[in-house]
Amino acid sequence: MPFRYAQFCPIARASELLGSRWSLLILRELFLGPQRFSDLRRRLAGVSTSVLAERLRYLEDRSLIATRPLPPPAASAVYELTPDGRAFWPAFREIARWGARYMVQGLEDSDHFEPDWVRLAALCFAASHETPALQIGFRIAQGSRHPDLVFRATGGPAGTRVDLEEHPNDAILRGEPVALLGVIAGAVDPVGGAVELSGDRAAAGRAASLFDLELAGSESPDSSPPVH
Amino acid sequence: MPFRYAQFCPIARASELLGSRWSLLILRELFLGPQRFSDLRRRLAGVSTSVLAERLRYLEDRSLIATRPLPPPAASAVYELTPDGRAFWPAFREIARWGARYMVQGLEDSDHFEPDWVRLAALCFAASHETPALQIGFRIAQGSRHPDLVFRATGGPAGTRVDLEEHPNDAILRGEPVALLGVIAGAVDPVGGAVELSGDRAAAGRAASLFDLELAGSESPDSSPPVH
DNA sequence: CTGCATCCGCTTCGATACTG
DNA sequence: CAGTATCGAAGCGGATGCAG
Repeated sequence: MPFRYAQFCPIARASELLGSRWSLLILRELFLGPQRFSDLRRRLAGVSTSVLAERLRYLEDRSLIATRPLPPPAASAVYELTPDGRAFWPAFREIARWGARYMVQGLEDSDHFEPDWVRLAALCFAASHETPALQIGFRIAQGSRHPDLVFRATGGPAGTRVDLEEHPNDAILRGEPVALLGVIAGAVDPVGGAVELSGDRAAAGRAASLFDLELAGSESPDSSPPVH
Repeated sequence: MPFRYAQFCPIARASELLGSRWSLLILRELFLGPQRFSDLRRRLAGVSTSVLAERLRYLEDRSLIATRPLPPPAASAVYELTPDGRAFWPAFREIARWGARYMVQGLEDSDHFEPDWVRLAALCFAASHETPALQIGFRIAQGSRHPDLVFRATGGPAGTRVDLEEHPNDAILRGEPVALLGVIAGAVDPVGGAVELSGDRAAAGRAASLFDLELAGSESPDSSPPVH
C-alpha cells in the first residue's frame, strides 16, 4: 500500500493517501461522526476486516484520522477525523456533487444504503449561494427499534447551513430515508404525501430551494474548467 | 476493473469510475488539453501500456473522455475530456488544493515533474475571491530545444482568471518551472532574481496575491466541515 | 513510430477462520 | 468486539510482440 506515483503533483500525493479501495468511504463515514471498528465494518458493507484494519492504521499513521478511547464504562475506542482529515471536506463535497449524476444511473436493488447518508447529502448539497430564510427539520424514520435521526437545514444570505439541533422554526419533514433524500434532490414534493409534514406547509414546499443538486448535463458555468 | 462498491452513494459511484490507479492522473493531463496515447504514457511516467489502454477504454466507455481523430496529415488521434469529464473540474481542483500540503513533505529527487503542471497549479490555486487588477504573464523556460510554455493570470473582482493568451498588461515572469511554481505558492519572490522579470516591477512583486495556496495547518473557516 | 494486446511474476484484495 | 492469519483470485508493472 505504500504505493508511490513518484510525481511532484498534489493530485498524485492525494491519490497515494486516499486512492486505495475503501479509503474515501472510510472518510465518508467519519464525516458523519466518530465510529467504532465494527460500525465501520457494517456501514462499509463488504470490506474485509483485514483491509479495514490496514486502511485505518495507514490513515492513522498519516494523521488523517485518530483513535480516541471512550470513557471508562465502554471498553472500546472510536476513530475520528483529525484536522488534516477534516480539511479534505471541500474536496469530498465536490466529489459527491459530481458523483450524484451517477446515483440513479446504474442503480441495483442490492445497493447498500445507510439512513444517515441523508444528512451527509444535505451537507454536500447545501447551497452556497443565498437561500430563502427557511428552517426545515428532517426526521429520518428508522422503524420502531431505533429512534429517528434528526437534523436541520437553515437558509440564509451566506447559503444553507446544516446542523444537528432539533426544533426548527418552520417545518418538520419525517419519512423514509430515500423519500427525504428525494426532497433534497428536488425529486420528491414534500407536500405530496410521500413524507409526513408538520408546521408551515408553504415553507416545507420550498425545502428543495435550500439545496442545489445539479445532475448530469446541466453544464453550469458555476466554476471555470480550463480553456484550450 | 468493473469493481462495484454496491452502495447508493455518490462518493462510491465516483470511486468506481475514477478510483483505480492512474485514472485521476489521466484526467489531470487531459485538463491541460487533448493528448495522444504516447504523450500520456510519457507524462504519466511509470504507467504500463496495458493499464493505460484499459483505463482509456474504460473512461471512454463511461463517456468521461473521447477520442478525436486528428486532421489527415497526422495518422493518429487524441484523447480529450467530454462535458461529463470536464464537470469533474471543481472536485479535481479541491483535491489538488488539499494535496498541496503533501507536495514538499515526502519529496524525492526522482519525482517526475512536467513543466506545464505549473499552468495547472495556476488554474487550481487561482483565488476565487477578489484579487488586485494585475495581469501577469508566465513563460516557462524549456531549454533551447522547445519553445517556452506561456500563460497569463488576470486578477479581478470575481477572482483570478487564467488563460492562454500572450501579452499580459503588467509584467512577464520567465524561468525554470519549479521557480515559477514557487511564485504561485508565494515561496519565491519574483523580484529576488530566481526568475527573469520584464515589465512593471511592482506589479510582478504582487504576483502571489493572485493565488491562494494554503498549506497544512491553516485551518481555514473558508468552507464548512460537518459539525458533531 | 504509434497504439495497443499478450504473457509473466509480484502485489493487492476478499472471504473465511481464528485469537485476545 | 477488535482485530490478525491464511489462502485463492484479481489487479498491476514490465517486457515483448505486432499490426497499421
